[in-house]
Amino acid sequence: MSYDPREIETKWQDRWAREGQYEVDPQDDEATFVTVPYPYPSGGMHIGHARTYTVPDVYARYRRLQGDNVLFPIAWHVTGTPIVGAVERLKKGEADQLSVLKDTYDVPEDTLQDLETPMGFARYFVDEHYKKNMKSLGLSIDWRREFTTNDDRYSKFITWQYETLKERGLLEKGLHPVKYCTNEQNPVTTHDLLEGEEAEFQEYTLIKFGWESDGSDVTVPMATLRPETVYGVTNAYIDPDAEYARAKVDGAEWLVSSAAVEKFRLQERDVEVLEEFTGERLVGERVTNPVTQHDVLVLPADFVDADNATGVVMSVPAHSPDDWMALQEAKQDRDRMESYGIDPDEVEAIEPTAILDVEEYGEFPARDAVEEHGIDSSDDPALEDATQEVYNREFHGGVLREMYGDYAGEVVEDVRDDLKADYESRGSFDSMYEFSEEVVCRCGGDVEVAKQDTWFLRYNDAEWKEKTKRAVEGLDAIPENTREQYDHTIDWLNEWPAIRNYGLGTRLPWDDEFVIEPLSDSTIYMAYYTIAHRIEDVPVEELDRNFFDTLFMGPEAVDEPNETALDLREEWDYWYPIDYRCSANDLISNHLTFFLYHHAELFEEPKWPQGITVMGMGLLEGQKMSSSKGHVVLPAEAIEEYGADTVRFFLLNSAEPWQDYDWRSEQVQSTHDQLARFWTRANEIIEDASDVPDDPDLKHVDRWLLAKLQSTVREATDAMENFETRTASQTAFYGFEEHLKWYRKRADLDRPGAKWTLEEVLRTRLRLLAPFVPFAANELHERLDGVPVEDAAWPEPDPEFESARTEVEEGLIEALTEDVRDIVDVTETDPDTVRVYVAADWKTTVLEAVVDTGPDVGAVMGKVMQHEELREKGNEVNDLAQDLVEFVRERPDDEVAVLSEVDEQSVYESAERFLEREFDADVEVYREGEDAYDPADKAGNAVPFRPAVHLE
RNA sequence: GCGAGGGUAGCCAAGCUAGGCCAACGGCGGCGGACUCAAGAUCCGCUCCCGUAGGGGUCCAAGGGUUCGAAUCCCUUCCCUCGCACCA
Repeated sequence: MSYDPREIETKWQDRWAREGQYEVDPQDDEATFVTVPYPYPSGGMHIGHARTYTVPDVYARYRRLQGDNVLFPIAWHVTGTPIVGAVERLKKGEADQLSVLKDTYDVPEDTLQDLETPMGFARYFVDEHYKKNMKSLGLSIDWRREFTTNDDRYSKFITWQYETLKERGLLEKGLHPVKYCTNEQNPVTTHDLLEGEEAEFQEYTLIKFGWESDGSDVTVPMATLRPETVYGVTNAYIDPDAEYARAKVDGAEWLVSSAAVEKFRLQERDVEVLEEFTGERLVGERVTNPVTQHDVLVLPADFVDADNATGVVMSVPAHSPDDWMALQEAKQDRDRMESYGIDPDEVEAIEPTAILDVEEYGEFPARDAVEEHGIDSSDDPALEDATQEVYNREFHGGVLREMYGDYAGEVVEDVRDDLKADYESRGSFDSMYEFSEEVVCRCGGDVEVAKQDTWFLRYNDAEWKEKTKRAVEGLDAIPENTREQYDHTIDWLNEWPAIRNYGLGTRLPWDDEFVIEPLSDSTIYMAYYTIAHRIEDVPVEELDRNFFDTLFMGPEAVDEPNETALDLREEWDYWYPIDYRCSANDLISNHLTFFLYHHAELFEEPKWPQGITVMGMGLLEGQKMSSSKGHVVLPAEAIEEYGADTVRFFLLNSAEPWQDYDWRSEQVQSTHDQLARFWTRANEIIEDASDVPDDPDLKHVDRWLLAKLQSTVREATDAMENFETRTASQTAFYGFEEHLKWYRKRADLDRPGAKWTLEEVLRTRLRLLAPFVPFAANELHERLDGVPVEDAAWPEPDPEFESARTEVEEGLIEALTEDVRDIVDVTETDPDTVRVYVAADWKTTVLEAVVDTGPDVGAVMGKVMQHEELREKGNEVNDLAQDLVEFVRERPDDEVAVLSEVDEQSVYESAERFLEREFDADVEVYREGEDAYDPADKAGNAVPFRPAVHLE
């Protein structure tokens, strides 16, 4: 019977849908609840997504076979801007977007207009991609519970969550930097950018130098990323030709570049320009360092970028290679200084001030670095490397000198933030945001940092952190090494802006100008699954605080419990907590940790998540997948080509869930071929099933194969308990195929005993493989036993067939076969006779001594020498004892323990016929001594469990 | 820089958490054979080097160390991937 996966797959898919196979409700069996992040349908589904959702499915199917009542639900995440953005780009007719939709995801031309609303767009990909694919993949989802995060009832749930958090003081209002397009006058997301997607917000410290101008005090803020160098400032630079302005900033008079004026406005400062002029105005002036009170000279410099930060910079030549070179050049360029009315001698007199010590350099690190890199001009590209090197070393190893008072003797890294905050509080410093690189909007407009009012989640709250840490403690973190990543994330997690200005989702309950952002509206929604199908019957108006309080906190928590909520509470109570959350490993640092935070806060400890399994990334033919480049494989195509079972099996078998995997079509094809072979052989066994006796006569090889089956069950079960899908499927499938290969060679398969054995093996393996290849496994199991495999149970090892002795015995035959083959290969002969010599009895006596006394040559010899017969053999015994000590030491204990039960000679004799077939030669088995026919004098080489061999 | 994960034979990739059954599972590719008119599929064997007796040599990023014994433990160095926040 040929393997046509699509035929059986559609059959089972229909049957599951018809019977509502995976629709589950509370009952007596133990509840298991697994979830996976709901898909974000801002585009189609590719093979990487297929794996994401198959991992929990395999575990769900495993738990069901173990007898659990398992819930595996799904929903759709549509919150935020990506879908809105995608629709915008579609409506604008952007070529890239059209290509992704039409070429990568095969959206028909005449359907495109349906995608021109956000929910229409989402709906298309949900229906045409996600749902279809999930069903053809055979995911055991309870489809009654699906919803979107834009649904009214879901919003009521999120509203409850955020009102509760606000009431508990875990939400806070504040200002926050955002990317802001100065052309569109709107905040923008990374997706909206043409350039600078990698740009980071940098917080510059502004050191407020003072300038006396026409009798009034003007602040000249110098922007720096190294505020601790304030004591090393020797002069300042300004671009003499750029536009600058004197302006009232938050009530004080400042001098900054005209560009900076705009930045300050965006950063929520009150700015009023008093007059504008070029930078030359400040050249040659003296400004006062607010910390040291020293006056320093302002020099002209064309390397100053007036568009960056304030457009005025301070110079620390001792510690900045840039500044060092600039100062050297300024000193040499006397004419230029004079042209600006500066006395060149005054410039000449400027000396660097060293303010910290660092191991790698002498008094002036900047000078040393410049010399080391052989830099002789400020245009030298190596200057950047030198600067980076000095900055790094000084940051991690620079020790501040005595002028720093309380901070003297400290390393920069440890005190920079404190020092900065300190001077800021004294009014000497201020700060502003700037990007690390230029950022340009898709509209072509310049993007700047703006500060906006935002609501934050207070993830830095000490009590909340502590609670969440406890949640991590109680968690089954898979793999275990992710545990410290959660802890680490909790440690550094700060306030998180939880709202956006626009996008889909739930409005902030007390300010509907804002919408709750995607990472914040997806932290406890798993609880919503437990009631999602039944809450549909509750009028939206009824879903108030009281309703959800009743539902999640119980009747005691409210004055008047809502009856419907009380009813639904039973569902929630039955399914919660989550047993396993399967998610991506790169989400540990935000989403997964938020998930823990919110559970820890909003639910009682018994309802906290039990486990998180993290999943690795996918590659396609060794390369990153990319929908914009069309470098993706669509699940529908893969399933059509190979079948869903092959796709599932490949995805789960090629790596453990948390490891990265690589979809290679060549390998997938090979997986398909292996499954096809399995299918063919299974059907042969099923066709033979009528000949199989109830009480078979089992031979040694049959028992051996059955013993291997038991250890396979044991290993596969252990692996599944740990989510090791690769190990489990590898063991049950490929591992066992190796045993079968040997078995087919060794056994006479026409015997009733062999047929019984093969049927038993098939039945058990179908159960072990059912989670991975549910279609084929169900079909075959039903043909074999009359019921689908999912109605059967996960196998347990049968003690009757476990036998270390049988395994050791069969191992001897394998080893002997291999030895003979080796000799044949090496000698390139084709023997007529194979003589096998089992070691003499006295050698066995020595082995027994080793087994008894343990692998210690001295002790063994002591014991053995008590035998007179052995004493006579002296050195020979000593050599043998050494060999056997090695032999025992290298073998596992349970194997050593059964050695004495094994009768080597009869084991080989029982395999004579097999060996004769294998080598097409006569096989004779002798015992060393005992008048063995030994023409080549080989018998003496025999050692217990390593017979001597002679070929002729 | 900080945090995490890696570097294994032509390629992919096990094993390393509990050191010895490791020349190192398995797959792909390659070579040879069986079957066949032939191809495909399937099956069998080989695939680090040397070797006319089951052996020996060298090897698991590089270099040290611990040990009777290390791919596996410790130290140092080099290289790669991912995350580092307002992006889902």
